[in-house]
Amino acid sequence: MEVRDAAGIGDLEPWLRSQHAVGVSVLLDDPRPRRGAPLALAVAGVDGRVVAGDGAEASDALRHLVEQTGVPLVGHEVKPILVAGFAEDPDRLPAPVAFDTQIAAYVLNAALRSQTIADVVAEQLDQILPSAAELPPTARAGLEALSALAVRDPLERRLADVQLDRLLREVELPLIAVLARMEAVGVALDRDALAALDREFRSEIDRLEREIYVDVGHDFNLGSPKQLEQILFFELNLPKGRRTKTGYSTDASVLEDLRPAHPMIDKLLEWRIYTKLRSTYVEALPTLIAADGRLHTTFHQAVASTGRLSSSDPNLQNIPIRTALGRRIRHAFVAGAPDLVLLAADYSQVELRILAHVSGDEHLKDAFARHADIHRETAARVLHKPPEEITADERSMAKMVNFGLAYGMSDFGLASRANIPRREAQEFINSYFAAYSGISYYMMAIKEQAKSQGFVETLLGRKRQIPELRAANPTLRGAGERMAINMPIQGTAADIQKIAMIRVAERLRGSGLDARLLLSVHDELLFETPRDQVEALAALVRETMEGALPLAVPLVVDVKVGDDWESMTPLTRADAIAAEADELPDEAVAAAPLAG
DNA sequence: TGGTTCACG
DNA sequence: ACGTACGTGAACCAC
Repeated sequence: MEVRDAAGIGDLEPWLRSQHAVGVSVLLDDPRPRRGAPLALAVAGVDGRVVAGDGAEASDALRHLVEQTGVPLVGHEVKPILVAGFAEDPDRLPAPVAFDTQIAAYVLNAALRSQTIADVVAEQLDQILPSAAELPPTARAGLEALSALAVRDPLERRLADVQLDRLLREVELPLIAVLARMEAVGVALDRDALAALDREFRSEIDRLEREIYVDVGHDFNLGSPKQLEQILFFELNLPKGRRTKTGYSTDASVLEDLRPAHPMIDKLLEWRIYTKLRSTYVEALPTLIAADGRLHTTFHQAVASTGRLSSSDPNLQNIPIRTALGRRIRHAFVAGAPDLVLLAADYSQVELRILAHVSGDEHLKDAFARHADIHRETAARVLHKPPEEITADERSMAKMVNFGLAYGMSDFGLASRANIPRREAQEFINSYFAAYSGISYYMMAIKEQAKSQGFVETLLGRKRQIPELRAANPTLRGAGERMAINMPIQGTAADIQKIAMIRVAERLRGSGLDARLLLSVHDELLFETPRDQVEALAALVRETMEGALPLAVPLVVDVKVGDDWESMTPLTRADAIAAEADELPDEAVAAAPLAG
């Protein structure tokens, strides 16, 4: 291996141009986008030559040369190299990605969480890689670049054997550059708004703490589950609820039942909400703002066993929205300049539509074809009543069942969430399956299929092995059955979202629009766009997302626009109606006049 | 490090 | 009889 400084990079150009692909690996002192400086970057040729740049200057020079020659990249986690390029210029064409061994290994077995290059080499080549900790950065990068090149062929053969090569080539690989660009672009955050929230939350927390200590009679650590358990169940002698491995549970559903029993419970619940929001968001997010004034998440493409993306450092897929207090945090996510706005496009009921498609259930398909209020429609069909006679409670129950379906819901689960007797929950579920026999049949069939072949798959063929289905332990086996029900639905939704992201990014490039894709939150895409281009962007995004994968039911996308991520207003009348049905509390929807 | 809790879809 | 709705990530406490 050759180690070079910045001055020794330039004369590598003829060699790079002679390679039809190169293995690449970068080692960063901080893995977060726009944070880390490279310690080393290595390039391995198909001719066996390996060159490593030593330090930030040489690594950047080598990366620039690779980008300039346009040689296709092979690596184990290529995204950080693309992020570095997009950080310099988000509008540049990225280096082409020929293969990513981390993502290939994930597609082959999504049940294992993120495999290292050493794991893949051991599996594919039956060789042990030297321990990375003992090697200098240049050697480590060189070894990884070469290893990635070496495991490509065996991985490609296995992918083709199980017909996963197209999923990798047409979805996962093109997605890498889309995600890299999103990470490099980031999202703007209003620091002052968060600072004000911090002051307000802190004073509420202080007040609640003082009041709770008075109610209890002495101080203790409210955040300690152990001390809290002692106070609640042994000092105040409140009724004990569910058990955990370590003691009695004090989670919100338990505390909810204890509210009438002691005045401190209400305050404790409120204290929990404030401290959660303060420590996870209000305090943490400002410290993660980069030099460009924006937040840059990292998307993980090889973690979730269903095919979904995840997000970390910070996680921007769990920014609060469900409560008014939480939404004040979302309010701090803003468009980055006065002439820009945010545009959010989300798939309406995508998982239930996928269930309608894969099960072929005629009644569910018909309801979606008619663009009916799906929860009301469900209640009406299950209870044998006209839709306009459905009460708020009945619609709410149907809504919970519709959500629970994709999770392999039990009567117990429904009963605890709907706060009804288990027997009633069981009756509703029975009536549901009688009314939607196609769904009932599908649930049995998918479990059988999963058991016989050991895995389940999405519409694009993405697979998840489920060894739990063969467990002797009935609890574990039950968990396996629920995974078997959920993965094809959640995973197909992920497939659709990924196709949409790739096509939207592609069409934006050729559109003359200046919009940027910022975030993907499972069934939602968030963009930043010049105000005067909103209409054109909305049309492009809606059409692309709705057409991502034709199903037996229409895919419907709701579009909203606003100056921040909280104050979003529906773009059209149809978006407004859909937003109302999807988001308002059930009572409001049941009370509202029918939309047509 | 593992357990608990809770933020999101 | 048994434990019980899928998938994530982060903060905090206890060991």
